[in-house]
Amino acid sequence: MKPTIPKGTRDFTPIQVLKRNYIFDTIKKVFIKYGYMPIETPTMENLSTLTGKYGEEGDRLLFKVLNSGDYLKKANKEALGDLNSNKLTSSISKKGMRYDLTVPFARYVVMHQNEISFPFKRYQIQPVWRADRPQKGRYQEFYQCDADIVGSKSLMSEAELIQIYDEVFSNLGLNVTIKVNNRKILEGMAEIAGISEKMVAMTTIIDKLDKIGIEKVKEELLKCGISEKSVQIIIESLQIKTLTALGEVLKDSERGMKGIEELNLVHEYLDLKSTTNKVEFDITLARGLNYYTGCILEVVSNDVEMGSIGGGGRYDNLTEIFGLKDVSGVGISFGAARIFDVMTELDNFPKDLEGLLTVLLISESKVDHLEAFKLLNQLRAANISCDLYPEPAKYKRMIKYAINRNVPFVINIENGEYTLKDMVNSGQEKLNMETLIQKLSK
RNA sequence: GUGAUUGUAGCUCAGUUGGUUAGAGCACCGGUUUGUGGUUCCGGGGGUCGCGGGUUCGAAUCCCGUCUUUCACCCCA
Repeated sequence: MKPTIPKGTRDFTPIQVLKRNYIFDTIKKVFIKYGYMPIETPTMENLSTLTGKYGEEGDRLLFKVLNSGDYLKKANKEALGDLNSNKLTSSISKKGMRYDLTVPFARYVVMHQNEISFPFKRYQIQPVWRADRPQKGRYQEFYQCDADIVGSKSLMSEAELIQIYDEVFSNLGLNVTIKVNNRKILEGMAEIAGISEKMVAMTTIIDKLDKIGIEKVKEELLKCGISEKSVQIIIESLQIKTLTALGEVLKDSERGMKGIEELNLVHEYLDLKSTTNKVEFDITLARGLNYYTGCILEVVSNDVEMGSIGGGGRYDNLTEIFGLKDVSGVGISFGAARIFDVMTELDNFPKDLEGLLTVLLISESKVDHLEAFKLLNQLRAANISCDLYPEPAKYKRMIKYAINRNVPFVINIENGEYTLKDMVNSGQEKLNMETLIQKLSK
C-alpha cells in the first residue's frame, strides 16, 4: 500500500517545525508582553455553532464529522431517499471542524462570561480546517494566530494591535506596511453614492482593486447593478489618499465622518510612540469578512510579492448570535504559512534555531563507545544538546550522519581521548572534558 | 462549486507512430579508493507506470471514469 495524505494537508519536517515554532514563539512573546492570555478551544465544535456564521460559501467549506455508531439508523430517511445531502447532513452529523478561531472564541466568551473579567484579552494559536480547493498558499489545514480584545470600545485597542503588528514583524526582521481603514468610511461612501443597500457587494469588489485594477473594478460595480453615477462617485473616492480630503467628500454622511473620527483617534494614540513599520491609510482596503464594523487592518510585505500576511478589525456584534449583546471586540490574525514563505524567501530565519542538536559523539570501537556514553551523560548534565551514534561504526558513515543532521560539532572518542571537530569551520583539536563543556555551553 | 493541469523507483525526471525483460541522476545498502569531512570506482536492492474499466494480437503510451498535484475563478488565510 502506498502511503498518501489527504489533499490540502502537509507533513512538516523537523526543520520546518523548528522554523514555524520560531515564528509562533516570536508572536507569542509579543502577545504576552501586551497582556494577552492563551486559550484553546476544541478541534470540533457543534455544527450548530459553526453553521450560518460564515455565509453560504463558508457553510459549504465546513468539514463535518460523521456521527459515530450506526449513524444511518437515525438518518433522515426522506432526505436519504431524495439524495438531498443538505437535508441529510443534519441528521447524520452533529459536529464540525473548527473553521476559524474567531467564532469559537465568541462562543467561548459567551459560555464563560461569568468567569471572565472584561475587557478580556486572549491569544490563540491553533490549526483550522476548510474544505476548500487547495491552491497557492491555500490549504485545507492551516494555523491561525489570533489576538483579540473583547468588552471594550476604546480605540486604544486598535492602536495597540497595530503596535503588536509592528513589533512582531520587526522582531522577525520583516519590512511591512500596515494598512488601515474603517468600515464606517466605506459605509459612508456607499451612502454618499446612494447605494447603502449594496455596501457589502461594493466592499468585496473594491477589495480586489490592487489585484484586478481600476477598470475591472468599475466593470464589476456596474455589473452588480450600481448606476453609472454612483460608480463614478465610488471610483473618485478611491483616489483619495488623506483623511482630511476624505472629510470633504463624506461631510454629508454621519456614518462616514464617524469613521474618519475613529481613525484620527487611533492615529493620535500612535503618534505617541513611533512605529518601525509604515502605517498607512488605504481607502481601498475592505477585507472580505462581513462581521467587521469599525477599523480594519491588513499587513503586506514590502519585500516579497505575496497576499496579506495579517489582517483584522473591529466587530461589534459577534457574540450577539450566541445571546450576549453589547460586547464589542477587535482582533488581529497572523497568516503563519505566508509569513513562513516570506521568511524563507528572504532567508530570514536564525541559523541556530532552538531545538537543533549541538554536538554528535562518535566512536569506532566498543571500549570507546562506553567512554563516549559516559561523556554523553556529562554533557547532558551540563545542559548541552548532544547525541551519541548508538553503536560503534565506520567513521565515514558516522560523519555522513553528522552532516545530514546538520550538527555544528562532532566529538570523536578514540583511545579515551576526545577530539572536537568543528563541522562549520573545519578545524579539530584534542580537549579534556572541562574545556569541552566550557566550549560547547553557550 | 466552475475551468485548466499533473501522476513512471524514496526524490527529481527520461521513455520514439502502441511492440522484447520500463531507464538515468540523486538517495539507500555492500565493497573499493582517498594519510581517516560530502572524493573515486565497482556492485546491489527497490517500480501492479495513481486506481478502476475499455479499445487492441499487444497499453506507461489511445479512450472513459475516479482519485491526486498544481494553477486560475469563486471565496479566503
